[in-house]
Amino acid sequence: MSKHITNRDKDYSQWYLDVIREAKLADHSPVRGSMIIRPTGYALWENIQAALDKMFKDTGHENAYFPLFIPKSFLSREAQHVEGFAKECAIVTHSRLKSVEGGVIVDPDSQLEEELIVRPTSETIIWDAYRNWIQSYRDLPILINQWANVVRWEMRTRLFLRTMEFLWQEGHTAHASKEEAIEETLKMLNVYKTFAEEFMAMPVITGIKTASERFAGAVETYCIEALMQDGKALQAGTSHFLGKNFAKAFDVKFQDTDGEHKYVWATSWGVSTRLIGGLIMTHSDDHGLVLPPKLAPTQVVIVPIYRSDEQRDRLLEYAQTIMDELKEAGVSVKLDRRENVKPGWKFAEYEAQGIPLRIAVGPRDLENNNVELARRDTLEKNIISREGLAGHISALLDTIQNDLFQAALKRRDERTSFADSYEEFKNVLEQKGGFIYAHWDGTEETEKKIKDETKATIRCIPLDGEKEEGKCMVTGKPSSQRVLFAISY
RNA sequence: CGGGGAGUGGCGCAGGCCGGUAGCGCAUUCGCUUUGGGAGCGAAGGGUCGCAGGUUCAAAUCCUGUCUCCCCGACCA
Repeated sequence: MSKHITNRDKDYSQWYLDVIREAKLADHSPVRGSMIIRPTGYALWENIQAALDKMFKDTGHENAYFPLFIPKSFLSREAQHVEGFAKECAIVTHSRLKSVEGGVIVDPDSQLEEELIVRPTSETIIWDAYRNWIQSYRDLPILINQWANVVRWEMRTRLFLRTMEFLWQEGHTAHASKEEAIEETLKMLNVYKTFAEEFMAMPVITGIKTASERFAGAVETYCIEALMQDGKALQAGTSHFLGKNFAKAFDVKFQDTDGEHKYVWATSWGVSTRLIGGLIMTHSDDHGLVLPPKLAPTQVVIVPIYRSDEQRDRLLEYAQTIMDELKEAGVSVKLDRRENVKPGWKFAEYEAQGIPLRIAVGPRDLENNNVELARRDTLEKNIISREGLAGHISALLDTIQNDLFQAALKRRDERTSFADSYEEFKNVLEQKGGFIYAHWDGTEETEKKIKDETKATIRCIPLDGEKEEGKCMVTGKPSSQRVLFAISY
């Protein structure tokens, strides 16, 4: 339908890129795999940050900031951790450049004694600091979050979904007991689930990762998994129970009430700008981006339509009163006064940008004390009265938020299947994609075999999954619960 | 990193085999007419043809290298 956006059915990857371009969310940068987040995209991130930050603070967390650079030696302290991240680290080896004829070179005399790692995640530098902060059980818990950028040298990148540098938050907490740390891990997992569903209108499954998908250095990794419109899964957030691994690696102990010196229990949890990728792929259509009202940088746009200067003045005045009233009601609203583009052009543009509601006001509306109200999600247009407009719109924004979630939930459920044999599993995967619940014998061998043969991975062992005795679809060995499979991003 | 495709005004593309004044559509600027779903006419501005070498009297075009993007693999919170 849109002139500039490829249809999803034709080329999903191209559609995704087209939506980002037309909505002006991000650009590719000159450096491979990194992106420029444009004002609209960044405003979206700021709204995500604001909502999450409040939830973190409401659950007792504080923000802090730890450095970008990590001594190389730190990364090797925790054996699993280094293995997981060693292959994707950016390393600083020199401190200056030198001018030569025709340009600059790395000055060989400036080589660092110990190379620095650009953080791929901050467990190591944070736990090194925690050693100095923790002596007694009275120093615990420590509940800290940081908003930061991290770098992972990925082989293949996609805007928002996987970039070399990305923005995220990472929570790092320290506890006196295992139970408390596990409780924290699950608490934050639920914060993520609530955020995904209530703000992003993106339904998610919560679960536990299998050993092969676990975070490097974690004892247990919990996750939220969402399903995109093309039938692929997206890991939208993770929360890790780190056990005593990092406390041991960085020698962080506390004296407990019984006088004993004990290692500290840890958690870490994070979500990133990948959420924006998930947001795009959950709701958008062939006209462009669709945003849930709770996260949309602009919730309502007003487009005046007129012929003469005299009409323009009256309509702008009319539009201004509407804008004032909406602002008063706490709605974020923009009035488009541009005269160089026609209304139709504006309509198409705001659809591409995903603004939830559009108000058009023309001479007819002015005369009848009406407005034309168009919903982005359904593309429905209605003429409604100017009276009580703000109340109507506030309620409608809530409706849209809810409808988007219900529509996404319906799409996900329609693409969720149960498979009882490997044959059936492969058929469903090929013909329908999506989430597939199936029995698995719990071994890494079987998991790998399925991945090698079908590209599908176990997204998680669902937390609220019903206990159901069954047989592994591949080996026939006993299984106590179905696990969630999908091909993922 | 392996296989495939691509890079030419802001965007989308043609030209390339067969080397010889860099073109088209949209966008931009100005003027007039327009404005309820991506306006019309007229005029104007804007490009080291991704980058770096090489061949040649002459390179967007031929050769080599390199960077970036897309797709499929491998890899990956």
